[in-house]
Amino acid sequence: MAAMNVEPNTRTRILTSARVLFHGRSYADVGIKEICDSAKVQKGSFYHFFPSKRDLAMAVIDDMADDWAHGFVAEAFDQNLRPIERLDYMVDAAYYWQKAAKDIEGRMPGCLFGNLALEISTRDEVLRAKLNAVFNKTSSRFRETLDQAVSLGEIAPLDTEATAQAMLAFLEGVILLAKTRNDPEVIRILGPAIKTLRIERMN
Amino acid sequence: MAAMNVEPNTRTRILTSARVLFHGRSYADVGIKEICDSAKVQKGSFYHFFPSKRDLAMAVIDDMADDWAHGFVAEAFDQNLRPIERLDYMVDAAYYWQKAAKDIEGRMPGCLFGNLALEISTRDEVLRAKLNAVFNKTSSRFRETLDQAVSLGEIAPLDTEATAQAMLAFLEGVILLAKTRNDPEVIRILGPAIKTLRIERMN
DNA sequence: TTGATACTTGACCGACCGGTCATCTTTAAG
DNA sequence: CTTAAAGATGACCGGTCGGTCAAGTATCAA
Repeated sequence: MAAMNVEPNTRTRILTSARVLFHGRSYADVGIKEICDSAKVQKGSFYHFFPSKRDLAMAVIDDMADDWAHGFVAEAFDQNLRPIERLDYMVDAAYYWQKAAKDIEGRMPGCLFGNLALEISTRDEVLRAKLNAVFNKTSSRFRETLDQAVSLGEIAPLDTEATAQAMLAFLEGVILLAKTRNDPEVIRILGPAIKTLRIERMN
Repeated sequence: MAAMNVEPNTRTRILTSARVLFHGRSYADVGIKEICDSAKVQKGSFYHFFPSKRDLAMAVIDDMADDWAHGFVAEAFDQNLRPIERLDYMVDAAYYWQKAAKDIEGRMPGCLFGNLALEISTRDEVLRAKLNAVFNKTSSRFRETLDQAVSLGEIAPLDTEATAQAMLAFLEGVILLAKTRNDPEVIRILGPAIKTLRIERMN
């Protein structure tokens, strides 16, 4: 209670504002001026913490990747859940998150990483690689889950690595489609099909 | 032969240039100046044909949607192919297209519709709806295919509408992932899993 | 030949973009 | 109390953005 309502430091405020704005619109569409206004920071102060907009983008990705990894990805891949249940949990989490965002903002923001990937990965190798690393990390959680499911005999053996990637791709695709429809329900309806995805091992 | 090398008219040149540039980078990142230079057109001439950049975007979407529908979507969903084969054909077509683009440009452009959807669908309702319509049309081709597959007894009955949407989502997701990795092979490896997607009918 | 219309030209506009900088205030170590 | 560094301020910069416009030229029907 004592530490409530403490204004976060300047750097954090910039980071948070940028994240929200980038997520809600796009990288190119949000200017530094707008980020500064939103974060109640002066422009010169912004450049005291970030050398450029591009560096800000990198920091935003790192920041979000952290929250993501320690947030609902960690929850969804809870080791206490049965492997298959974790997949459902992941879809549910995505659904509720997007639904909450839409209820507040009126529009489905989609996945920040997916958004940025399609927008800037053709223009900036470094950012592309960073986004790619986030995806790799996420798909490795899917892979662990599948490995365990196979070990426990819950599913027939398969190419867990490829299937994990396919599942991540499916999740991103579903979110993309839902965003285009501006309807989170798409995630709830299509999402569960993630469990049917299979890529066989080839020997 | 007689009509070879005919310079297309101004409007078409603008449209083509814009399409290529938007596809290769992004909507926001490509300026009208650059489009005009690429199309060998003066700026004032541009605004003779298109009231605004936004209207150009609409025209580009329509234009591409046409080519798309009459191009490889029409081919892939060739009625002479067995339904299941059409799914493979679609994946193959996506793979070869992206691979060709990467070999030429060095980078995977991904799907223009998916790119635009994530970039601008939160900002422009009309464009969002247009993109959504393209997706709907495409998923209905998937649906026809699934309906036929069920009729022919090639696959067990399922919710063809939902599964069709899931397949489109998967395709978009796979292309997104491949673009982020900048590696078309992702499409070839993960793509075939599209055939394993299933959403059961609920009665 | 005339006149209207389609199209082209390139200079021009204000607004905004990412980024800089000299100057000031705050903080904290010694 | 001194001093140096960290942080905050806001005016300022060149460049580019989407878009405008007055003045042309090409086309074609009557």
